[in-house]
Amino acid sequence: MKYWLIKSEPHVYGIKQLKTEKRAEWDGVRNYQARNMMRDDMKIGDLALYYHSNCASPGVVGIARVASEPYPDPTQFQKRSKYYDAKSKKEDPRWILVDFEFVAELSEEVSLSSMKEDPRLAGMLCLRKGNRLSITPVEGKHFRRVCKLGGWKPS
DNA sequence: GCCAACGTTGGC
DNA sequence: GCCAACGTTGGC
Repeated sequence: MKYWLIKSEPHVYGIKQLKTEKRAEWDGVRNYQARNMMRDDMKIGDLALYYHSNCASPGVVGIARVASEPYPDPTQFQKRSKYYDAKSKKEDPRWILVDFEFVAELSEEVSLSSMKEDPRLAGMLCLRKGNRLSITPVEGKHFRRVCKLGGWKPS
């Protein structure tokens, strides 16, 4: 099983919304590296750290699980969507996504600043300066450490 | 294939 | 709002 970190802006789609809706199409990813990870590397059951970005207190706030095989992102064909891509063809979709389902909300948010300070999280891809990838792979030891800091135990 | 210009991300 | 870092585009 692999581990991931997925970023979302809380005012666009926050952990509360995933908790309410239980499951979400991870649409709007328009970066080839991130797409390739969803298309090629994610497996149903993989766990992900749910990270709030671009907000007052960025950090990991929950846990989500890969819940589907990869399939074309429907928003790329929707003219009114801000994710519409006129160059993508139905017979050869450019953008691929997976579904995520809600697993848990951390009892304690693990802030970006606290992650940077933790020597046990040194080397995490998402902590690298200038990293803008909305999806990154996470090592098992780092995943378990963040869960522990967040007060969550896998059942 | 190079690279300047431009757009986006995301912390601060 | 600023700006560093990075990705994409398009002229050549």
